[in-house]
Amino acid sequence: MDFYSKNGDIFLKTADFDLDETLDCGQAFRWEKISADTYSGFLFRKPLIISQDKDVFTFHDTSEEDFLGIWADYFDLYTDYSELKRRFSDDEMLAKACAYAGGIRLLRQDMGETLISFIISQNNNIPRIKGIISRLCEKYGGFPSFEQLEGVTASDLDFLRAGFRAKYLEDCISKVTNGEIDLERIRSASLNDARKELMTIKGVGPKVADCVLLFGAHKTDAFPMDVWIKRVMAEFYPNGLPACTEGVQGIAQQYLFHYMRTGVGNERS
DNA sequence: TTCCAGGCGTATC
DNA sequence: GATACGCATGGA
Repeated sequence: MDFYSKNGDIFLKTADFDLDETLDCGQAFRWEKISADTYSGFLFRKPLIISQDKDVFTFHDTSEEDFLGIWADYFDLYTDYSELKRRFSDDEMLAKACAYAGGIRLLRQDMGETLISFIISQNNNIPRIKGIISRLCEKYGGFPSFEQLEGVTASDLDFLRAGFRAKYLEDCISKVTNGEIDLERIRSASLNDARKELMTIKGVGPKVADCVLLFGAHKTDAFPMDVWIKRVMAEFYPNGLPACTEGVQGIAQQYLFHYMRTGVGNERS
């Protein structure tokens, strides 16, 4: 990895990475753009301020240990996205999506946070999802652990204004804190077993389960089918995904989702 | 005002 | 198994 440490900051030079495309493409909801080239955010409780100048990234106030041990993993820097995009270029639609926003990377997020966040995300829009999560974090002084949430009921969550999702959060909290749901067991389970177990939580269906497994457990073969991806599939892949996505359908999904939502799909409607 | 948002539970066939 | 409908809230 091409980086060095200077005055407490880490400077990294890398291709296939863009902060706007990666941090504001709907996979994470807590990165805040604080200036034209800088974002402030968290991996669960761990804060980071990161800036971009073309292909050079500054990890502010970050030790080499944290960079290599935490952030390189979070931003999936050990994966070769040039190689992935070469594979995807076999398919015309994916080639366009990668050309449109080739700086998307699949973040390796905290599993508990993605579970709660994507329960909140259902039948909801991204600005409001961010608002609800922001109120949750404000209340608990950071994203709450399930330990902190133990015993919390739907009515305790009125301050979130999460609507009908509050009762789903209550069921999720209760099943995780009483051990019925074990996130680490799910992480190491097969995709199918993991989906089945997650879907025993009220408010977790196939789409939310796949988001948790893709964003929170880095199961790259999970393929969340949301309204945008359903449109892509109906219009461009009536016979299913192309073979070049085998095993990394979830990463392809990120490029397609972003392209449909902010690129072609959006212009047309 | 009406429609819609990174869906899901429930009822019904 | 498939399809229809309601659901809290708030931005467009």
